[in-house]
Amino acid sequence: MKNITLFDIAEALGVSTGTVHRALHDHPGVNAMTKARVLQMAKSLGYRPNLAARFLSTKRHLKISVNTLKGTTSFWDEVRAGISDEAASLLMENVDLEFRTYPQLDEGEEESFQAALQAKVDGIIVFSSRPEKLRTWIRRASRSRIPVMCVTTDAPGSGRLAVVSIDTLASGALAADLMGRFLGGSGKIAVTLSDLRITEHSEKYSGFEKTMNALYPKMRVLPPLEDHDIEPVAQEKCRKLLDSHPDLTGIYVTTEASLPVLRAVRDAGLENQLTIITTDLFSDLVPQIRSGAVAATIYQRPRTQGRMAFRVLREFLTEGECPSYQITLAPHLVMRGNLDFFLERQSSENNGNRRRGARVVANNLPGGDVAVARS
Amino acid sequence: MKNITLFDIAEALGVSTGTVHRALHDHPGVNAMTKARVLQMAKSLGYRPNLAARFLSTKRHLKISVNTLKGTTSFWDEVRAGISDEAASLLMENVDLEFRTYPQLDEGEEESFQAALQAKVDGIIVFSSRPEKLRTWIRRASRSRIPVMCVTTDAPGSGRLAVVSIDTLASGALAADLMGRFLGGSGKIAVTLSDLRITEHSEKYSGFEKTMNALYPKMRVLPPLEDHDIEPVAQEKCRKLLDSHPDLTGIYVTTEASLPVLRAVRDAGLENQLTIITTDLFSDLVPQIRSGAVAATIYQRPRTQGRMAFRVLREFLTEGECPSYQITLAPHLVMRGNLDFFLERQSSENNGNRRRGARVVANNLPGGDVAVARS
DNA sequence: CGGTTAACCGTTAACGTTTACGGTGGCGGC
DNA sequence: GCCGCCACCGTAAACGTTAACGGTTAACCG
Repeated sequence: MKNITLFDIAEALGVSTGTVHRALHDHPGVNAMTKARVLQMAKSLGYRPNLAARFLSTKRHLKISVNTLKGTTSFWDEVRAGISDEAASLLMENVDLEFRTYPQLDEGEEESFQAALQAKVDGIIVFSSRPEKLRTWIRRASRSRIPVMCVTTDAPGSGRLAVVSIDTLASGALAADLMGRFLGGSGKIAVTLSDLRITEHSEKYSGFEKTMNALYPKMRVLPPLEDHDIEPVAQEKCRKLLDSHPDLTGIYVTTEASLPVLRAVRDAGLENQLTIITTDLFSDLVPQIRSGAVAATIYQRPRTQGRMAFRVLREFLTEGECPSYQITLAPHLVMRGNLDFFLERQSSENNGNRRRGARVVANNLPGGDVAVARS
Repeated sequence: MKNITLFDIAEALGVSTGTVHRALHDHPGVNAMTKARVLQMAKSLGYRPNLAARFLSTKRHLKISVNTLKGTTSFWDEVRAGISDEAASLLMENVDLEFRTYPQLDEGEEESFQAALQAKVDGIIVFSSRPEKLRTWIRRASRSRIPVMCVTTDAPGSGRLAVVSIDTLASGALAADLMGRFLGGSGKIAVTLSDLRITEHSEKYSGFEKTMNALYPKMRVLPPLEDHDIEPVAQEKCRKLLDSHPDLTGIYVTTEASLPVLRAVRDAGLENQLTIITTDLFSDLVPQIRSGAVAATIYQRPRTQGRMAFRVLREFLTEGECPSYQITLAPHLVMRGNLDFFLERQSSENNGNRRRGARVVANNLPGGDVAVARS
């Protein structure tokens, strides 16, 4: 019927609410015997804390650092927007978001992480482009009991709290199945990625290859092309690929570096012969999809990734539990047919009212550009 | 710096918190002049109510009725699970969920709605298979200021609060684009649906047809087949279709009634000649996808639909605002390649711990089977 | 002019949890 | 016997909002 309170437990045992509270929270100054009785009674009465009272009593201020790439494309802007959204939709907690961005992969990543640690944040959401470099930093953070949440790419073996990413195996598999259907079950396919050492990329490739072999045995998947996130490298490698494989029928671009590939294809005059599946959705890709040069693109839902990352981190910080250490999302498929709906959705979400008036303050702090948002 | 409270406003104006409260909430008994000053001051100070204090003070008990089809397939089970999930993840509100289910389309729908009204619920989440019948009921509810939330299908012109559904135009368009690519841009396609009068179905058809005409002008889309949700009708109509159109190359099933279609196709021995795109994902469909009989299925994310429906309804009930009156979701595409990932996701979510120990009580009340869940 | 009423506003006690502070005893040491 | 100390526990004041209740005016009526 009514909810059990601390007072109910206290009354049932003839002690005070203070003692019950200390017992339930492992605070010192309570007899082991008493504590056991409290815990027992709490369980048997089915006590569940009233979070409203808790939040009212302890008006805590969470400070969370968000370390991501500067918005070269819209991807990281979307991730940050998702984080802001979720923070703003929080009913009662006061969270301060500190956005630290670094301009390039491999540039300022460690510095901004260090800056976050120095700022004594309560948690960090980070994109680690080079997990092996950030690993020691993440480890250091978790030793200081600062949870670190990875987005988009994992940092395995670093002690991070959890990772939010797209289901990469499913992405690769979906791309493979689509490619197989599009091409009628035969052909030669190339896959480009940034670096095989990045788990997500190698998983996309292996998902693609395995699915292709299993479902379309007549098709052939070439070894992956590594572009190391350098545009000229991507374009040049792709040019050579097209030269040496004139019978190529499809390309799967697992990263957002699809433009150099498309340029190389156009330079070779193969726009209409190749079936290309890309990744992500950004403005320069839109005309390519509309023209049919890109058959489909796999949308990695950056906004949802951001939302999820923040949600899980907050949940951990306020309740001490983490639902899962690897949260994977199903990707969306964007083609000419439904492209407009995604564009519309993006723009409407961007124009959507920042609810509950999250105030935003811009700042400069050591360790890259920082913007602070209070919600 | 610190957050503005009622007291701050009161102090700044030399009035009491009670007056400020009454002014901010349009309660009677406050001078128009005073009220204006309070509102002005609240705005200029940037007052935002402390929801923790509000929830603590008014320990309201929301009672929400969820009126859906009995779980013939997993779809409605998933919708309900999504609602339960979202209710359980609520931080501080107490909500009672009353699940009313009716066995068949068009059977017990009105009765269970009536029962919900009699139970004096605070809100209703409903699937209206026949909007024209429920319309008067929904209208009656909203006159009593009981918000009604539609899931999956809309009840236009009924005064319902909002609707959560898949973006049907995008679904149809995606199906069309896929079909066009799968078939190399030529062929004759049939579309089955339940009833053209249902907005969602006619939208899927028109999205499909428009996209097909725009992107694949050489393809032809036949007029839609209405099966009225009756399996034998669907199978028979499909049989006749296959008879009269031996050159058919693809079928798009916009509803979950894909099994009769598949049976008709199998009976006609056309399993390997036809490209079939279906809707939803349920256990009997799995082998069909795995065998390749179904090229792809458009997953309507019932769990997310449930989550969204509950979330919006709760937000309206506690804050009086509704973000949008039509919430549409992007569908997921499931093919052989990524099928396993969706199945795994479903089962892992079902085994997921119901958090915060939502207690569940089963009951029987007039108006269909009822299960009550407290969270 | 006493009394009634309505309009307006202040006061105060909840709501359940947290936390600082004060108060027991009981023990040992000077 | 006084003092301090320790382990343990009770007390009460926050936190910000809500809502019931009382109190103050001024107008109005008989």
